Amino acid sequence: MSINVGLPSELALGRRGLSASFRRSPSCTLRSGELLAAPVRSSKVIYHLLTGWACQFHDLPGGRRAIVDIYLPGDVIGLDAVLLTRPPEEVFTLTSIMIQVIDAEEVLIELMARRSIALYIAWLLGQRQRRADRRLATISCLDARGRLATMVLDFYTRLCRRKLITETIFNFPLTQIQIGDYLGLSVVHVNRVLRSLRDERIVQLEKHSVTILDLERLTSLAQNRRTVSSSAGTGERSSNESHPSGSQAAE
Amino acid sequence: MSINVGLPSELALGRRGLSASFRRSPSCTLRSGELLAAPVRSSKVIYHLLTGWACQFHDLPGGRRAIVDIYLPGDVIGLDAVLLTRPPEEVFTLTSIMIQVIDAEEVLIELMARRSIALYIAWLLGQRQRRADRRLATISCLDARGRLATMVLDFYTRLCRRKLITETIFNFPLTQIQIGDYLGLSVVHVNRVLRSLRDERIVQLEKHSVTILDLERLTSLAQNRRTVSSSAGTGERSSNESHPSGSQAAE
DNA sequence: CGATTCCTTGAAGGTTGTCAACGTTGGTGG
DNA sequence: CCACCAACGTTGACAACCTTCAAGGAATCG
Repeated sequence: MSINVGLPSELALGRRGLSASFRRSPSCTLRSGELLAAPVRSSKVIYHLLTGWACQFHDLPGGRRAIVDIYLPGDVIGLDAVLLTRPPEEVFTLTSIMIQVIDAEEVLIELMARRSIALYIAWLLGQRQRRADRRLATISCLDARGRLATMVLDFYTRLCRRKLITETIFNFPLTQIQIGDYLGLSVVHVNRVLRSLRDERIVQLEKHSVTILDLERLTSLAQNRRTVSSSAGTGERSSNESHPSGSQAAE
Repeated sequence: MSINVGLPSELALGRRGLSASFRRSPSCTLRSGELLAAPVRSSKVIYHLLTGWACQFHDLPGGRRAIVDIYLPGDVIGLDAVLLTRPPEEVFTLTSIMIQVIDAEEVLIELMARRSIALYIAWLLGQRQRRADRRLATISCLDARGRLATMVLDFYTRLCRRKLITETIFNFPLTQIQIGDYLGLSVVHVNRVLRSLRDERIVQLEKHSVTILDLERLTSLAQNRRTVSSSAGTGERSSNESHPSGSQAAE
C-alpha cells in the first residue's frame, strides 16, 4: 500500500522503459553549431542526448538571443514542447553530439499509457522546470559575479551528480558570447568579470575549460552579493563609508 | 489511427478527468498574503485555483526574493514539485483565493494511470515551462521598460484567453514591490518607469488596476524598440558616426 | 488615530552596455 | 609553410541604466 516506497521504484521503472524505447530508435550524430531540428522531417520528436552539450534558445525581436537552458549528456530534450501547439523554441548543439530520436506523436503518446513512464516524464518535466525557476531567481537577484559563480557551480554540480566528472576541472564548451546569452550579460562584461574572477584566483575559465580554484569563495559569491575581497582580515571594513546604523551584522 | 486528430480530444478528456477529481476534493479559501502551504498537513498536494491570484517565489540567501511565476484563476499549482524530492519553492496568495486541493501521493499518482490525464498533466507542465522560458528571455534581454510592457501584455493576453476580461482595463493585484520581485528590478525603479509610461500615455498602472492606453506602442516596447517616440526611423543606425553625441533618447 | 505598509521623489554612485579598436586563434587554400 | 579570413577574446573610454540611501506623503487597517 505504501506509495511512498513505491514511487521511487516506479520512477526507475519508467526511466528504464523510456530508455529502452530510445534504444530501439534511430540515433545520429551532429556537429558543433547545428540546429537540432535538422534530422527531423516535420513532426515533433524528443531527443535523448547521449554525448555532448546542446542548448535551447529564444530569439527576441531586436536581434538579442537568450539561452534558456543547457542540456548535458543523459538529458531528454523536447518534452515540454511536444504537446504544445506552437513550436517556437529551438535547440542547437554546443559540441558535436550523439542523440537518439523518438517520434512524439507516434511513439511517445503510446508510451504515456504506461503509468511508470508517464510519472517519469512528469518527473523530468518538473526537473527542468526547477532549473528554469532557479535560473530565473539567479538572474533576477544576482549581479554579474554572482551569476557567473552560480553558473559554474550549477554545471559542476550537475556534472558531478551524473558522474561525468570528479575533479574541479572540467570541460566547458560555451563561448563567452554564449555565456552572455545564458546569463543576460554582454560579452564585454562577461569577459571583464571572468578576468576579475581569474585574477582573484576564484575560478579560471578559458579555452573551453573551467578550473575551480576556490570552491568556498565561489559558493559565497553565488549566494551573497558581494565578495569578501581579501581573505586576510575578517572584520576589516576599511572603507571610508561606514554603515550609519549598521543593522546588518551577520549574514 | 490519426493521433493528430485524437490528441486534442484526449487532452480535453484529461482536463475533464482532472477537473472531476478536483471537484470531488475539499475546497477552501485563503486570505490575501497567506502562504499556500498552510492548509496542508505534510504531504505533497496540488491545487486548482478557482478564484484569485497567487505567486510562486524563491528566496535567495541575501534577503532577496524572486517571484518565479504568477497563477491566475483556472491554473493548476504544484505539479512540478510533486515528484521531486526537495520541496524548496513556495507559493503565496496575492488576493484572497479559493482553491481545491488534491493529495498528490494518494490521488494524483493514481490518476496518472489514465493516459488522458497523464497527457493533460504533461501539457500543463509544458505550458508552465513555456512561461518560464519566455520570462527568462524577457528578463535577460529587455530593459525595465520592456519588461514592464511585456508583463502587462502577458497578463492581458492570459486573462483575455481565459475570458476573464474583455477590456483593456483590468484588475492587477500586485504591489510595486511584488512587480519588482517579478521583474528583477528595485521598487524605486519600477515606480519611476511606471510613471514615465503613464506620462507618455502608454499604460496606466495604479491602485491595483491596469489600463492599456496605447496597445501599439506597448507592444513595440515589449519588443525592445526603445521609445519610438514619433519618427519611425527605419534602418539608419549610422553606426559609423564616431562621435556618439547624437543619440538623443527622446526622454 | 496610530501604525504599518506602500508609494513617490531626489541625489549620488555603482554596475553594466555600447562603441571601437586590436590581439588571438583556428581553419582554408595557395 | 604561409597568407588570409572569420570568429572569438580582450581592453579602454564613456554613457545609459539601475540601485541604494534617504525622507516624506498617501493609503489601509486594526
